[in-house]
Amino acid sequence: MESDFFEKVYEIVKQIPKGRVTTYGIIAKTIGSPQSARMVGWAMNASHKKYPDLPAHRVVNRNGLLSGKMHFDYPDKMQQLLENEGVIIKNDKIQNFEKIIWNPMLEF
DNA sequence: AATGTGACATACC
DNA sequence: TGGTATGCCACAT
Repeated sequence: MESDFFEKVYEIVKQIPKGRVTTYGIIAKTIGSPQSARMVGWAMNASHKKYPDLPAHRVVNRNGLLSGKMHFDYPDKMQQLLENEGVIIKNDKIQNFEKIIWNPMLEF
């Protein structure tokens, strides 16, 4: 068990439904530290090593922008994965973002 | 041990 | 209306 923080982040990210997305801020908030959105991003950075299957592509910044796409195998990987799930993306930004955004607290 | 960094967010100028 | 500054906390060096 690494830091509980990471564990929680991963747990939430893993449960993001297909075709849905969420934000770093929401995850941070769900964990209990609304101001720690950066930690979520940090967890993502480490995730691709420890949890390759983690759908990090479903996590975007508050603007619905694919801020972390450059951290994938190749920049367009993130967008392709999302589009493959039915998410519309234009200019690296998620369309209908507010409609497909997934709030973990709604499920719990 | 201390300092720096980061796939963010919010507030302020 | 947009850039700058600061907070946040774990991890890397």
